[in-house]
Amino acid sequence: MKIKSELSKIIEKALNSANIQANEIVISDATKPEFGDYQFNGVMRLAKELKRNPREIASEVVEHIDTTGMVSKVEVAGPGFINIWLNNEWLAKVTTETLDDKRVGVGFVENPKRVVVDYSGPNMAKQMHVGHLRSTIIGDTLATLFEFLGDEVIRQNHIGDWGTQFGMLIAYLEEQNTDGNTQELKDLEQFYKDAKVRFDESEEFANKAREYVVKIQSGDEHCLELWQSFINASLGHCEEVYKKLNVNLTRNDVRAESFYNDQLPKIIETLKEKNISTTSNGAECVFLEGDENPIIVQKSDGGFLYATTDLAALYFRANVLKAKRICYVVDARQAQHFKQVFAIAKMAGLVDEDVILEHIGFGTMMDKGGKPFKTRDGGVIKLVDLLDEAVVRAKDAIKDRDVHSEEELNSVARAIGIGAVKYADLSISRESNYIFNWDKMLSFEGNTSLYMQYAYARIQSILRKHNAEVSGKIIIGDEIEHRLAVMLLKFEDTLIKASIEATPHTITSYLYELVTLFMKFYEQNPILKDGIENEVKMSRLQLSILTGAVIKKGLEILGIEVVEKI
RNA sequence: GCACUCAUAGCUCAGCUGGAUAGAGCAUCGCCCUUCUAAGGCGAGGGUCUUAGGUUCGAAUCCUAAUGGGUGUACCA
Repeated sequence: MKIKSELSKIIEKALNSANIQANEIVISDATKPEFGDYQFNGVMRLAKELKRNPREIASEVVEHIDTTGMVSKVEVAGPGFINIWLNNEWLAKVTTETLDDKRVGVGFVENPKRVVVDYSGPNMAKQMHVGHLRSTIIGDTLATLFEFLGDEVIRQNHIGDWGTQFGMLIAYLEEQNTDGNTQELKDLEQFYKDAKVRFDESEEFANKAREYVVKIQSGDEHCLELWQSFINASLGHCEEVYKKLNVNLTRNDVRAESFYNDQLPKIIETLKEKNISTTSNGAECVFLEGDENPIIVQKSDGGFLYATTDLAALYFRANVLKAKRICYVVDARQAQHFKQVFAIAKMAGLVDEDVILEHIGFGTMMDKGGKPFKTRDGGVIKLVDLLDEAVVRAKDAIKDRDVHSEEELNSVARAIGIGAVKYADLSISRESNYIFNWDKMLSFEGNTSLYMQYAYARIQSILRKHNAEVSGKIIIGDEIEHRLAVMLLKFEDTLIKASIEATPHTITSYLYELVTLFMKFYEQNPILKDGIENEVKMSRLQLSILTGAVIKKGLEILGIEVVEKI
């Protein structure tokens, strides 16, 4: 339910009836329960424009507010706040209707768009490490969210599969193969190191590696075949991680760097034609106003750079994929790069003016000492290892709990362990740096995925115990049920906000609030105990069912599984 | 040097398109299990929202400056 926009309409109507002009009506959440459910604070501003007393205007508006439906009560408070209470019968009616809705009351966006979400982007030469975690899960959440709200989402996994290092890697791969050693690439990191050793010790090998770089780029079949088999193997590793992570990326979503290779000269041509780029020190450069240094799009030796590839990718996404919103879920350290590339793309007409280009930046992964993870030191934690350890720890934590068969234990441990890792990351506002901490990540206390999963499991437990049909209407019987119902209906507004701002943590905050409220409700209002009237029992069961459904849907958008029993 | 970004409780973080007494979790100290899963609930203590100015009826939120972190800055991605 789009509560805020519904309330805006009601306020707008009241303002019209009171003959007051207002251009934008912003409804806020009430800051405290005693101030109602929502509030409208715009009167003070209007009063200033009209040079009138704000409380006077507020009273006039309040008189004209329709309190026969959604709203039960309004009052003027403080200097001119208008506090709004939602009607219990209305809440009961709408929540009851929502019970039958698979989308738990969430509608679709008014103007669906085609959206490209670029995320994950692993380097094929290396194993995925914890640094790839954020892009992968933030991007995946956003893609799922946009899709749920009705946008047409095209996922793009811009993998790094092109560059000089691949000459060395495929030369080494070939050497391994010809030795009759056809074992799989089990450990990419090790493979890279071994190849590097060969490169350094053998002049002959090094030359072959360099030769292979040229050969791949000029389309030599044999080399391309080797290269392709290497990429396939490497991609296989990534897919293993995606599977563990419960992330929705497939081979169809891969659009590698190499894909844009043959389009790069055309990009340079366009920039030259439009006089956007100039030659400086032998390199093709774009000088943007306000930047002291140019963006180099072609090296003096003729080679292309990542800005060039990104321009080609932007062109492709805007004109071939025809996206209207393009989101790059990439480390915040690349903010300047994207700002520049976006500016050039629009200047050169590679992307139409009306296409929204967004860099969804996120903070750096820091170690406990507050230093960024280094890519080349031995201490980098592989993502696979991290995820496996999370599951092991989760399993250890729940092994004495309730009765679980071995099979159940494994699947529950997986949901909890992986969920904990993802939730810990997603619940932090993405722009802040993120301190990687095993203990915190795997802690099962406080604002964690386990708290949500636990609440869900409790609800399922009640339903198992009830073990009969649940029917009947939701009745709002007290304050806590009122607040719970309002919170349940707030889900859509929350998702819309998360979608516009591209902030997954908006969803986790909401879920946390919802679950906290449910826990209070659960403590205060017994459901299955003796002496509870059937009508009340049914209503409370229905409220629990709806809460469970919202938790499940919310976690599903975050890519986190629920469990029936913990 | 220049640019960007951040600074909120002992710790980890919300809140920031200006609104009422700045909120959570962890940690600390109490209370609640013969009662639907106590991995829960209730309560207490803990704050010059880095500092100094400014804008205004009103500033953690907007502007300016300072201080202290982080990041980026011509042929890596």
